[in-house]
Amino acid sequence: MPDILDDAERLCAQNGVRLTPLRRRVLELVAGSKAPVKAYDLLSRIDQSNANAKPPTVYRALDFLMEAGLVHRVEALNAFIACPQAGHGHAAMLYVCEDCANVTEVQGARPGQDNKPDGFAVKRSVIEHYGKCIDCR
Amino acid sequence: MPDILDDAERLCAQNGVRLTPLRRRVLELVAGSKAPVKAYDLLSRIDQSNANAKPPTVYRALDFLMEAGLVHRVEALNAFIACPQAGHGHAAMLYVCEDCANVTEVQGARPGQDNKPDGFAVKRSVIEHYGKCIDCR
DNA sequence: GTTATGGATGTAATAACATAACAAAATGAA
DNA sequence: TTCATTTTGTTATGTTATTACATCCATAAC
Ligand SMILES: [Zn+2]
Ligand SMILES: [Zn+2]
Ligand SMILES: [Zn+2]
Ligand SMILES: [Zn+2]
Repeated sequence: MPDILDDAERLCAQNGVRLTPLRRRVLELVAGSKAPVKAYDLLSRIDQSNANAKPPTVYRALDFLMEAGLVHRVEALNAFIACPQAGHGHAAMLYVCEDCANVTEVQGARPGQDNKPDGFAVKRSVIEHYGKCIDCR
Repeated sequence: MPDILDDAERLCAQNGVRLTPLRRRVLELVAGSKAPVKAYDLLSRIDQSNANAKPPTVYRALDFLMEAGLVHRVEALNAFIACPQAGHGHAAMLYVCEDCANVTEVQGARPGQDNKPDGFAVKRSVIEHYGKCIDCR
């Protein structure tokens, strides 16, 4: 995972935000997991290096990392993944294997585009767009 | 909401599953809400008619209703909506207004299709496909 | 009508996920 | 140094969801 962490350092420096040791450690744990990681799993793993970690510790770090575009939340799993193309602006599309828990992230929430990974068989999709309706603009 | 409940009765009869008074009541509450409803809100409202209601009461009813295609879960809100086209097979696409909480459900998870409601401004999208990857087939 | 059967509901407890509120410490600028 | 801001620590609690087991109820066979 050196790439992801190095990219993260660069990206945070560019954007004038601070990738503190704690945040870096959480990113390291998320990036080091093949499957999406749960917040409380992070909490128990971070404990090895930081005995004081409590739920807010990890949720705050995750909030920062998501804000920075380094981590995504997998809504239907209450779990988190490291973004492989940190800093991309647009929405990500995730293909989650229910057997091996592997996640493939592709770009292109744009209509008319569907970069489905080779051979992936979709069983169920979660598609939710959030914003403002015409009446509330 | 007579339409939704009548349709539900019909659909359940067709499929040989039982829309019991409890399940019907939960569907009624979900369908009667303009905004997505939380499970524990249902729990407190159902209480008027069923003083014994506990969390499993409502979660079981919701599981049944989702299985029957009558209700959808809004993943990013931990909430539920009644399906306006009960029994449709394919995935639904939801447009959720963050101001008024109104939800528009459109069909067409098919690639190349995007039936965005008129004037809706998307701020953030959740797109998650679940299934089997090529290695697990 | 009685009796098995399976499905539905009741009930208690707890697990899993997430945030509020305030205190202390660390950082960086004036 | 002093000050303001951000980050982290800490305690408590709020919110969402499930497990496990008991009871009830509808249906159909006998
Ligand atoms: Zn990404
Ligand atoms: Zn797989
Ligand atoms: Zn629907
Ligand atoms: Zn609106």
